[in-house]
Amino acid sequence: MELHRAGEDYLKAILILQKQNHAVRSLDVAEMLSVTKPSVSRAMKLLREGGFLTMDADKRISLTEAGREAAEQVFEKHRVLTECLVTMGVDPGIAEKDACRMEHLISPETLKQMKLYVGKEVAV
Amino acid sequence: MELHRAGEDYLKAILILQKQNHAVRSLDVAEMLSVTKPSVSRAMKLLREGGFLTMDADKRISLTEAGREAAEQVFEKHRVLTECLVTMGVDPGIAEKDACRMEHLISPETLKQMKLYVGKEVAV
DNA sequence: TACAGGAGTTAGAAATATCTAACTAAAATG
DNA sequence: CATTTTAGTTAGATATTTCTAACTCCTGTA
Repeated sequence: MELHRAGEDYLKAILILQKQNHAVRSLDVAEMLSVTKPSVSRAMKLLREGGFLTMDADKRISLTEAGREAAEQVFEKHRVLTECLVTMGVDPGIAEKDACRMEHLISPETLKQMKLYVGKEVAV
Repeated sequence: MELHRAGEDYLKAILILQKQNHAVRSLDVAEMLSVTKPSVSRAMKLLREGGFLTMDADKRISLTEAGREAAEQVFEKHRVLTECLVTMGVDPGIAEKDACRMEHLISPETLKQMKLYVGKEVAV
């Protein structure tokens, strides 16, 4: 199964909610991403079928190993890209939003160089 | 009319072909973007209806003022983003490809800071 | 216990972007 | 002049993602 932009967004949202010690429900995801319940329901079905998450009898969502890895990768890209933009002088709020949209499109090579850049904390 | 990702890509391709002194045809655009003729045909129809370009009796494509401006803006984002990535140490070929995908999502504020960054030619 | 509200799902529609197949029209070739 | 090639279009299908409306099911509470 291929993960598309939306799939990655859903996984990232679930990961963040998990980190906040929430028992993650579909509705939490819907609120975080500002989408409707049916959108989440459909996405959860696809991600479940793709082996990225499971839902227990109470509809609590858990990431599988594959799901967690995919989510962590997107999250990492998001983190690095945001930091990169902030280091360049972009307003943190704007950097965050831009990162959210661009994070899905960064190649591994570019991510690597961005890490070096923010790691060195170059004064701009 | 709103310009979406695809629309911007088509306009940028037309601008680049124009700069190369080609009389731009749909087929040239199709080859440059690796899409089929019907895809271009449909896109040209939409961009024509949106007032971004015109086609003469010979099917030669010309950008209108609005079309040229939109295309230049995308092109500018592409140029700055590519240079930005290269400055960070990303391989130029990879930077080019990443820029092609990310260019549509950059906010004006981020573009401004990227310009400052590449303008200063910071040694990384 | 009956009814209200919350959470989730299903069904159906819409928007965007792409494809293949089949067609038209014009130009080049022999 | 007939045939082939080239360029463009139309029609219909597919994929992704989203929405609204309507439904089920469960849980409190009065």
